[in-house]
Amino acid sequence: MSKVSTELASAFRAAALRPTPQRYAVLEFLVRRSVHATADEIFHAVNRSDPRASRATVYNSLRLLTRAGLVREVGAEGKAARYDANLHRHYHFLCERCGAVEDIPWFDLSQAAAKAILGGRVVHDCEIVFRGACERCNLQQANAGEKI
Amino acid sequence: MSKVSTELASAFRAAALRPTPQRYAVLEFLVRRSVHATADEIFHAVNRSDPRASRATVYNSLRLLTRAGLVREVGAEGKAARYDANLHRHYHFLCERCGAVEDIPWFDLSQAAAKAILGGRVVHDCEIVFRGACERCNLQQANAGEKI
DNA sequence: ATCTGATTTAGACAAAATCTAAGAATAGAC
DNA sequence: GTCTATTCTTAGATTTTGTCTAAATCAGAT
Repeated sequence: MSKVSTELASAFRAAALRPTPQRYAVLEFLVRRSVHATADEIFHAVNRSDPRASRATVYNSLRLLTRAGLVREVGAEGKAARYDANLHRHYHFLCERCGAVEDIPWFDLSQAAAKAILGGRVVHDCEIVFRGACERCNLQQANAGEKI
Repeated sequence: MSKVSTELASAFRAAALRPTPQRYAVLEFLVRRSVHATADEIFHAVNRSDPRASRATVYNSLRLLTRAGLVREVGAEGKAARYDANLHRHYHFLCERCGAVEDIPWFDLSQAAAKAILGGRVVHDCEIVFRGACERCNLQQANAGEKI
Protein backbone atom coordinates (compact mmCIF):
# COMPACT_ATOMS: atom_id res chain seq x y z
CA MET A 1 0.00 0.00 0.00
CA SER A 2 1.52 3.26 -1.12
CA LYS A 3 1.93 6.23 1.14
CA VAL A 4 -0.90 8.10 -0.56
CA SER A 5 -3.26 5.16 -0.22
CA THR A 6 -2.77 4.97 3.53
CA GLU A 7 -3.21 8.70 3.78
CA LEU A 8 -6.45 8.58 1.82
CA ALA A 9 -7.76 5.63 3.74
CA SER A 10 -7.21 7.30 7.08
CA ALA A 11 -8.66 10.56 5.76
CA PHE A 12 -11.88 8.75 4.86
CA ARG A 13 -11.90 7.01 8.20
CA ALA A 14 -11.39 10.26 10.10
CA ALA A 15 -14.21 11.90 8.15
CA ALA A 16 -16.54 8.94 8.67
CA LEU A 17 -17.16 8.90 4.93
CA ARG A 18 -17.63 5.66 3.07
CA PRO A 19 -14.62 5.36 0.76
CA THR A 20 -16.46 4.30 -2.38
CA PRO A 21 -14.26 3.71 -5.43
CA GLN A 22 -15.57 6.88 -7.08
CA ARG A 23 -14.97 9.12 -4.08
CA TYR A 24 -11.61 7.55 -3.63
CA ALA A 25 -10.70 8.22 -7.26
CA VAL A 26 -11.73 11.86 -6.99
CA LEU A 27 -9.74 12.48 -3.84
CA GLU A 28 -6.77 10.50 -5.11
CA PHE A 29 -6.66 12.58 -8.28
CA LEU A 30 -6.66 15.79 -6.25
CA VAL A 31 -3.93 14.53 -3.93
CA ARG A 32 -1.65 13.12 -6.59
CA ARG A 33 -1.95 16.01 -8.99
CA SER A 34 -2.07 19.19 -6.97
CA VAL A 35 -3.59 21.06 -9.89
CA HIS A 36 -6.57 22.93 -8.47
CA ALA A 37 -8.78 21.29 -11.05
CA THR A 38 -12.32 22.15 -12.06
CA ALA A 39 -15.13 19.64 -11.61
CA ASP A 40 -15.07 19.06 -15.34
CA GLU A 41 -11.36 18.32 -15.39
CA ILE A 42 -11.80 15.89 -12.54
CA PHE A 43 -14.68 14.23 -14.36
CA HIS A 44 -12.55 13.65 -17.44
CA ALA A 45 -9.47 12.61 -15.49
CA VAL A 46 -11.40 10.03 -13.50
CA ASN A 47 -13.04 8.63 -16.61
CA ARG A 48 -9.76 8.10 -18.37
CA SER A 49 -9.05 5.24 -15.98
CA ASP A 50 -11.10 3.02 -13.70
CA PRO A 51 -13.20 3.45 -11.72
CA ARG A 52 -15.46 5.58 -13.85
CA ALA A 53 -17.83 8.11 -12.40
CA SER A 54 -20.75 10.03 -13.78
CA ARG A 55 -20.85 13.79 -13.71
CA ALA A 56 -23.39 13.75 -10.88
CA THR A 57 -21.18 11.50 -8.81
CA VAL A 58 -18.17 13.75 -9.28
CA TYR A 59 -20.21 16.70 -8.03
CA ASN A 60 -21.66 14.65 -5.17
CA SER A 61 -18.24 13.40 -4.15
CA LEU A 62 -16.78 16.88 -4.25
CA ARG A 63 -19.61 18.22 -2.10
CA LEU A 64 -19.22 15.44 0.45
CA LEU A 65 -15.44 15.68 0.52
CA THR A 66 -15.65 19.44 0.86
CA ARG A 67 -18.13 19.19 3.74
CA ALA A 68 -15.82 16.70 5.41
CA GLY A 69 -12.94 19.12 5.03
CA LEU A 70 -10.87 16.77 2.88
CA VAL A 71 -11.25 18.96 -0.17
CA ARG A 72 -11.41 22.69 -0.51
CA GLU A 73 -13.26 24.76 -3.06
CA VAL A 74 -11.17 27.69 -4.24
CA GLY A 75 -13.13 30.76 -5.25
CA ALA A 76 -12.35 30.86 -8.94
CA GLU A 77 -12.87 34.24 -10.50
CA GLY A 78 -16.43 34.00 -11.77
CA LYS A 79 -15.72 30.84 -13.71
CA ALA A 80 -15.99 27.23 -12.68
CA ALA A 81 -15.02 26.40 -9.11
CA ARG A 82 -11.62 24.81 -8.57
CA TYR A 83 -10.89 22.11 -6.04
CA ASP A 84 -7.84 20.90 -4.26
CA ALA A 85 -7.04 18.34 -1.63
CA ASN A 86 -6.97 19.82 1.83
CA LEU A 87 -5.22 17.06 3.74
CA HIS A 88 -2.60 19.58 4.87
CA ARG A 89 -3.79 23.08 5.61
CA HIS A 90 -2.60 25.93 3.45
CA TYR A 91 -3.64 29.15 1.78
CA HIS A 92 -3.76 30.21 -1.84
CA PHE A 93 -2.20 32.58 -4.28
CA LEU A 94 -4.02 33.51 -7.49
CA CYS A 95 -2.07 35.03 -10.34
CA GLU A 96 -4.10 37.80 -11.91
CA ARG A 97 -2.27 37.49 -15.22
CA CYS A 98 -1.99 33.81 -16.04
CA GLY A 99 -4.70 32.55 -13.69
CA ALA A 100 -2.39 30.09 -11.95
CA VAL A 101 -3.43 28.93 -8.49
CA GLU A 102 -0.56 28.20 -6.14
CA ASP A 103 -0.42 26.92 -2.59
CA ILE A 104 0.97 29.16 0.13
CA PRO A 105 2.24 27.57 3.31
CA TRP A 106 -0.11 27.88 6.23
CA PHE A 107 0.65 30.34 8.99
CA ASP A 108 -1.09 31.19 12.21
CA LEU A 109 -3.65 33.92 11.85
CA SER A 110 -5.36 33.61 15.21
CA GLN A 111 -3.48 36.44 16.90
CA ALA A 112 -4.06 38.94 14.14
CA ALA A 113 -7.65 37.83 13.72
CA ALA A 114 -8.56 37.66 17.39
CA LYS A 115 -9.28 41.31 17.76
CA ALA A 116 -11.21 41.50 14.50
CA ILE A 117 -13.68 38.66 14.97
CA LEU A 118 -16.03 40.28 17.37
CA GLY A 119 -19.41 39.26 18.60
CA GLY A 120 -20.59 35.72 19.05
CA ARG A 121 -19.15 34.24 15.91
CA VAL A 122 -17.47 30.86 15.94
CA VAL A 123 -14.84 30.31 13.27
CA HIS A 124 -14.31 26.78 12.02
CA ASP A 125 -12.16 27.50 9.07
CA CYS A 126 -10.33 30.27 7.33
CA GLU A 127 -9.27 30.68 3.74
CA ILE A 128 -6.88 33.34 2.52
CA VAL A 129 -6.51 34.16 -1.16
CA PHE A 130 -3.64 36.40 -2.14
CA ARG A 131 -3.87 37.96 -5.58
CA GLY A 132 -1.10 39.37 -7.63
CA ALA A 133 1.55 38.33 -10.10
CA CYS A 134 3.27 34.98 -9.78
CA GLU A 135 7.01 34.59 -10.08
CA ARG A 136 6.90 33.53 -13.71
CA CYS A 137 4.74 36.46 -14.80
CA ASN A 138 6.96 38.86 -12.89
CA LEU A 139 10.07 37.59 -14.62
CA GLN A 140 8.41 37.83 -18.02
CA GLN A 141 7.47 41.43 -17.37
CA ALA A 142 10.97 42.23 -16.20
CA ASN A 143 12.46 40.67 -19.33
CA ALA A 144 10.00 42.50 -21.57
CA GLY A 145 11.08 45.73 -19.92
CA GLU A 146 14.73 45.04 -20.60
CA LYS A 147 14.17 44.39 -24.27
CA ILE A 148 12.75 47.86 -25.00
CA MET B 1 -24.59 66.10 -4.01
CA SER B 2 -24.92 63.46 -1.34
CA LYS B 3 -21.97 61.96 0.43
CA VAL B 4 -22.32 58.69 -1.44
CA SER B 5 -22.45 60.43 -4.82
CA THR B 6 -19.18 62.22 -4.20
CA GLU B 7 -17.65 59.01 -2.98
CA LEU B 8 -18.76 57.14 -6.09
CA ALA B 9 -17.67 59.92 -8.41
CA SER B 10 -14.17 60.00 -6.98
CA ALA B 11 -14.00 56.21 -6.99
CA PHE B 12 -14.71 56.18 -10.72
CA ARG B 13 -12.19 58.94 -11.26
CA ALA B 14 -9.51 57.14 -9.27
CA ALA B 15 -10.13 53.96 -11.25
CA ALA B 16 -10.09 55.78 -14.59
CA LEU B 17 -13.40 54.15 -15.43
CA ARG B 18 -16.08 55.96 -17.36
CA PRO B 19 -18.97 56.49 -14.94
CA THR B 20 -21.81 55.47 -17.25
CA PRO B 21 -25.29 55.59 -15.70
CA GLN B 22 -25.48 51.79 -15.66
CA ARG B 23 -22.13 51.28 -13.94
CA TYR B 24 -22.96 54.03 -11.55
CA ALA B 25 -26.28 52.38 -10.70
CA VAL B 26 -24.61 49.03 -10.06
CA LEU B 27 -21.96 50.46 -7.78
CA GLU B 28 -24.42 52.72 -6.01
CA PHE B 29 -26.68 49.79 -5.26
CA LEU B 30 -23.77 47.86 -3.75
CA VAL B 31 -22.64 50.83 -1.67
CA ARG B 32 -26.07 51.82 -0.38
CA ARG B 33 -27.25 48.33 0.43
CA SER B 34 -24.32 46.38 1.79
CA VAL B 35 -26.05 43.12 0.97
CA HIS B 36 -23.47 40.99 -0.84
CA ALA B 37 -25.89 40.58 -3.71
CA THR B 38 -25.78 38.16 -6.61
CA ALA B 39 -25.57 39.43 -10.18
CA ASP B 40 -29.20 38.49 -10.63
CA GLU B 41 -30.31 40.46 -7.58
CA ILE B 42 -28.37 43.46 -8.81
CA PHE B 43 -29.94 43.09 -12.24
CA HIS B 44 -33.43 43.17 -10.77
CA ALA B 45 -32.68 45.94 -8.30
CA VAL B 46 -31.24 48.17 -10.98
CA ASN B 47 -34.20 47.54 -13.26
CA ARG B 48 -36.72 48.51 -10.63
CA SER B 49 -35.59 52.11 -11.05
CA ASP B 50 -33.79 54.13 -13.71
CA PRO B 51 -31.36 53.77 -15.28
CA ARG B 52 -32.11 50.32 -16.53
CA ALA B 53 -29.44 47.87 -17.52
CA SER B 54 -29.43 44.61 -19.43
CA ARG B 55 -28.08 41.45 -17.91
CA ALA B 56 -24.96 41.64 -20.05
CA THR B 57 -24.28 45.17 -18.87
CA VAL B 58 -24.65 44.19 -15.24
CA TYR B 59 -22.09 41.44 -15.76
CA ASN B 60 -19.82 43.74 -17.74
CA SER B 61 -20.04 46.45 -15.09
CA LEU B 62 -19.34 43.99 -12.32
CA ARG B 63 -16.29 42.67 -14.15
CA LEU B 64 -14.93 46.15 -14.80
CA LEU B 65 -15.64 47.34 -11.28
CA THR B 66 -14.05 44.22 -9.87
CA ARG B 67 -10.94 44.66 -12.00
CA ALA B 68 -10.73 48.26 -10.88
CA GLY B 69 -10.93 47.13 -7.26
CA LEU B 70 -14.12 49.03 -6.53
CA VAL B 71 -16.12 45.86 -6.16
CA ARG B 72 -15.18 42.51 -4.78
CA GLU B 73 -16.44 39.10 -5.78
CA VAL B 74 -17.01 36.86 -2.79
CA GLY B 75 -16.49 33.18 -3.47
CA ALA B 76 -19.99 31.85 -3.00
CA GLU B 77 -20.10 28.16 -2.23
CA GLY B 78 -20.71 26.63 -5.65
CA LYS B 79 -23.69 28.87 -6.28
CA ALA B 80 -23.88 32.28 -7.92
CA ALA B 81 -21.09 34.71 -7.10
CA ARG B 82 -21.85 37.50 -4.64
CA TYR B 83 -20.56 41.03 -4.92
CA ASP B 84 -20.00 43.87 -2.54
CA ALA B 85 -18.59 47.36 -2.73
CA ASN B 86 -14.95 47.49 -1.81
CA LEU B 87 -14.51 51.20 -1.23
CA HIS B 88 -13.23 50.48 2.27
CA ARG B 89 -11.11 47.38 2.71
CA HIS B 90 -12.40 44.56 4.81
CA TYR B 91 -12.58 40.78 5.04
CA HIS B 92 -15.52 38.38 5.09
CA PHE B 93 -17.28 35.94 7.30
CA LEU B 94 -19.49 33.25 5.78
CA CYS B 95 -22.02 31.47 7.96
CA GLU B 96 -22.05 27.79 7.12
CA ARG B 97 -25.59 27.36 8.41
CA CYS B 98 -27.63 30.26 7.13
CA GLY B 99 -25.33 31.37 4.31
CA ALA B 100 -25.09 34.93 5.55
CA VAL B 101 -22.09 36.94 4.40
CA GLU B 102 -20.83 39.49 6.90
CA ASP B 103 -18.05 42.05 6.76
CA ILE B 104 -15.12 41.70 9.12
CA PRO B 105 -13.03 44.76 9.88
CA TRP B 106 -9.74 44.85 8.07
CA PHE B 107 -6.54 44.13 9.96
CA ASP B 108 -2.94 44.09 8.92
CA LEU B 109 -1.77 40.77 7.66
CA SER B 110 1.57 41.78 6.22
CA GLN B 111 3.67 40.71 9.20
CA ALA B 112 2.13 37.28 9.49
CA ALA B 113 2.18 36.83 5.72
CA ALA B 114 5.66 38.16 5.10
CA LYS B 115 7.43 34.95 5.92
CA ALA B 116 4.94 32.83 4.00
CA ILE B 117 4.92 34.60 0.65
CA LEU B 118 8.20 33.38 -0.65
CA GLY B 119 9.73 33.57 -4.06
CA GLY B 120 9.19 36.35 -6.54
CA ARG B 121 5.48 36.85 -6.06
CA VAL B 122 3.99 40.31 -5.88
CA VAL B 123 0.79 40.59 -3.86
CA HIS B 124 -1.69 43.26 -4.90
CA ASP B 125 -4.63 42.20 -2.85
CA CYS B 126 -5.67 39.76 -0.21
CA GLU B 127 -9.03 38.32 0.66
CA ILE B 128 -9.78 36.41 3.83
CA VAL B 129 -12.93 34.37 4.23
CA PHE B 130 -13.70 33.05 7.67
CA ARG B 131 -16.26 30.28 7.84
CA GLY B 132 -18.28 29.19 10.79
CA ALA B 133 -21.48 30.01 12.60
CA CYS B 134 -22.70 33.58 12.85
CA GLU B 135 -23.95 35.07 16.09
CA ARG B 136 -27.60 34.48 15.31
CA CYS B 137 -27.10 30.82 14.41
CA ASN B 138 -25.05 30.30 17.55
CA LEU B 139 -27.75 31.74 19.75
CA GLN B 140 -30.40 29.62 18.06
CA GLN B 141 -28.38 26.51 18.69
CA ALA B 142 -27.84 27.47 22.31
CA ASN B 143 -31.56 28.05 22.80
CA ALA B 144 -32.45 24.77 21.11
CA GLY B 145 -30.08 23.04 23.50
CA GLU B 146 -31.77 24.56 26.53
CA LYS B 147 -35.21 23.48 25.45
CA ILE B 148 -34.39 19.77 25.50
C1' DA C 1 -30.58 -15.43 0.17
C1' DT C 2 -33.24 -11.34 1.21
C1' DC C 3 -34.11 -6.93 2.83
C1' DT C 4 -32.85 -2.05 3.50
C1' DG C 5 -30.79 2.04 2.80
C1' DA C 6 -27.03 4.33 0.59
C1' DT C 7 -24.78 5.11 -3.91
C1' DT C 8 -24.28 5.53 -8.81
C1' DT C 9 -25.86 6.34 -13.45
C1' DA C 10 -27.42 8.69 -17.81
C1' DG C 11 -29.67 12.10 -19.33
C1' DA C 12 -33.04 15.78 -18.68
C1' DC C 13 -33.19 20.04 -16.57
C1' DA C 14 -32.16 24.62 -14.41
C1' DA C 15 -29.19 28.24 -13.34
C1' DA C 16 -25.41 31.28 -14.24
C1' DA C 17 -22.61 33.67 -17.21
C1' DT C 18 -20.94 34.89 -21.85
C1' DC C 19 -21.30 35.99 -26.70
C1' DT C 20 -23.12 38.32 -30.83
C1' DA C 21 -24.56 41.69 -33.94
C1' DA C 22 -26.85 45.88 -34.15
C1' DG C 23 -27.88 50.18 -32.35
C1' DA C 24 -27.06 54.26 -28.98
C1' DA C 25 -24.21 57.27 -26.43
C1' DT C 26 -19.96 59.64 -25.77
C1' DA C 27 -15.45 62.11 -26.18
C1' DG C 28 -12.55 64.61 -28.79
C1' DA C 29 -11.31 66.94 -33.23
C1' DC C 30 -12.65 70.33 -36.05
C1' DG D 1 -22.44 72.75 -32.97
C1' DT D 2 -21.21 68.69 -36.15
C1' DC D 3 -18.55 64.67 -37.42
C1' DT D 4 -16.21 60.60 -36.52
C1' DA D 5 -14.15 56.94 -34.09
C1' DT D 6 -14.64 54.60 -30.16
C1' DT D 7 -16.88 52.88 -26.38
C1' DC D 8 -20.98 51.16 -24.36
C1' DT D 9 -25.52 48.94 -24.12
C1' DT D 10 -29.11 45.86 -25.60
C1' DA D 11 -31.99 41.58 -26.35
C1' DG D 12 -31.75 37.24 -27.03
C1' DA D 13 -29.19 33.10 -28.37
C1' DT D 14 -25.69 30.22 -26.67
C1' DT D 15 -22.47 28.04 -23.67
C1' DT D 16 -21.03 26.59 -19.39
C1' DT D 17 -21.82 24.92 -14.93
C1' DG D 18 -24.25 22.45 -11.71
C1' DT D 19 -28.51 19.87 -10.02
C1' DC D 20 -32.31 16.66 -10.23
C1' DT D 21 -34.78 12.31 -11.30
C1' DA D 22 -35.95 7.65 -11.60
C1' DA D 23 -34.03 3.37 -12.29
C1' DA D 24 -30.25 0.27 -11.48
C1' DT D 25 -26.56 -1.29 -8.36
C1' DC D 26 -24.18 -2.16 -4.26
C1' DA D 27 -22.83 -3.02 0.81
C1' DG D 28 -24.01 -4.69 4.97
C1' DA D 29 -27.36 -6.67 8.35
C1' DT D 30 -30.38 -10.30 9.33
